[in-house]
Amino acid sequence: MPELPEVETTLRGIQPFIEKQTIQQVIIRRPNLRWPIPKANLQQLIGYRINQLQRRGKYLLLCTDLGTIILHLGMSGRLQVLNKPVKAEKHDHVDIIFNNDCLLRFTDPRRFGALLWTDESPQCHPLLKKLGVEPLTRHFNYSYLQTQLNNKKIAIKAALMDQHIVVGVGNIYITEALFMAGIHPTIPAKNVSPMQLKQLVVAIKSILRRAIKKGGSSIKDFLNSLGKPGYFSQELQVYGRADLPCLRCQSTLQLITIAQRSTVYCSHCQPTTC
DNA sequence: CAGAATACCTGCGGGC
DNA sequence: TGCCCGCAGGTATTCT
Repeated sequence: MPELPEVETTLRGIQPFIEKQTIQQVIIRRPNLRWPIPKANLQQLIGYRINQLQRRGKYLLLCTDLGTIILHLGMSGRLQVLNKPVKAEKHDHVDIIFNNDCLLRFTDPRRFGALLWTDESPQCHPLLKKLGVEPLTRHFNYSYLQTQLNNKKIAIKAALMDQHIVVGVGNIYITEALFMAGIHPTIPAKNVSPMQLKQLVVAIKSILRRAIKKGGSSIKDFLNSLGKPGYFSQELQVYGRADLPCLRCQSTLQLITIAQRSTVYCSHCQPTTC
């Protein structure tokens, strides 16, 4: 489900209710997500407070004096804050209950998500250590991308979805960004021209910022922490529009598969040549 | 080493 | 109505 805008929306939604709040109880109903939930570490957190919430790529970090909870929403994960007495449904795997009677609930039908623990600096955790740059910082720029891609033969779309190069960009937003930049998604990364690469950087930043402003995209079932959908899906130009006319040139949008992910593009607006 | 395929799960919509 | 198929916002691991 979530790419950077959805994770950022989630963070902003839960932050006011749980930051600085003290943990009263942790309920783990289903510990087998992508990796087992470290139950013992979480139980030790009772009486400790969440000092700070952070995002790194698609990961959310809940920082305490004992260590850090590392959360990933996978494909179908969702976090919401509820008021305390509330019954749990089938896929409500974890509740963290706070002294202010707020309850942070982690729901994830497909269980591709993860809830992990580290008592060291989270940036040193194996999953975070090798992550690429944040797309909304100055570190994500043309020269960085050029260096990363200059001998990559894989499709530009696959390269930009590689979290070791740039974080937070998933199938929806890379599809949109490539359309905006006029780049055919199958072009080998090393063959994308400097001008196109510059346009792609601009497109990615612009689309992610706009999506965050709209609260992310609700394609099927994404709801933010308040249970409301994101409205950026209404502004998607190509994702989910296979076989429909291109909104720019009216050509029929094409559907292909790249790296096992469905990919929509306009063969007129996104030519294979520069 | 790079890149491609596979694996992990549940739910939903469409076709029959 | 119900069954089967394909597809879904991700990514670590295993393969070639």
